[in-house]
Amino acid sequence: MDTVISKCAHDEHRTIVEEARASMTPADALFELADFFKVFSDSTRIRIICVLFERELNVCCIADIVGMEQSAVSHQLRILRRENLVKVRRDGKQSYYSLSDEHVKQIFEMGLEHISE
Amino acid sequence: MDTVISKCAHDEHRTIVEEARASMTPADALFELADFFKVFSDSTRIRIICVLFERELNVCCIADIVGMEQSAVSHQLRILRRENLVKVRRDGKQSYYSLSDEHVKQIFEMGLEHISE
DNA sequence: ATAACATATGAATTATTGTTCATCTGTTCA
DNA sequence: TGAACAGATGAACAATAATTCATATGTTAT
Repeated sequence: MDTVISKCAHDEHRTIVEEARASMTPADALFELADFFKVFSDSTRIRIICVLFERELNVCCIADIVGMEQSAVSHQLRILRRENLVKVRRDGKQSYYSLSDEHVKQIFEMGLEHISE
Repeated sequence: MDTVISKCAHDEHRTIVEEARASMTPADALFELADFFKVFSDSTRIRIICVLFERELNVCCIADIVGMEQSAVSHQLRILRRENLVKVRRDGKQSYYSLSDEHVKQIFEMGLEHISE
């Protein structure tokens, strides 16, 4: 009658699984969360973010600083834009990027703190 | 004589690039940081972490809760172990996993905060 | 010792993501 | 207007990461 949840033998298993599922953060929030952290998981993007802490910069400068091609940087900036981590300001031919959020710095620094533990 | 840094036209460019490079967090720290965030960037791992906030769990339970195969979960747990985010306790046939760090919860929650802005 | 179980792991496969290349859009300046 | 530049973007390709499958290791119970 009961639907089999698992082949796992011990009695508590079913209860544990059901309780855990019930009290868990909704799955869709967790998928979204993973996507958010994904933004910080690439070294090109992290370096772009890092360099934008100091000041706003145009694409050409960013590319130079991180040592990547303009195109690669543009693609990564698009991702940062999509996640609302940076904002753009057009000035003539140039696009100036800056961070759109203080949050970002907090998360960045908390990460740094962890890796230096 | 001067090494060409970029094809970018405007005068400030060179100075900006040099200054930014000089004041930047060392590249190797940033690569490490990206690797750290990479751990949180996968939805299976995020869900494992999330479920471990409540209590320690064995592999079989975790697999059931997140709805993935035992093998896939084991592989992901290995990554979490490698990054010192979880610790294992063997008890007979079972391995019980738990979070090894309060930091993790902070980072997790800061992420949640951001996505609900 | 052997069978049954829980977990771990290497290798193959699949899926996802990043970079490059070519090209397009938009802006400035001659 | 057209040449030169800054940046954006689609498509192809390359690199990385996740999952599956088969199997190994270690533990318990008979």
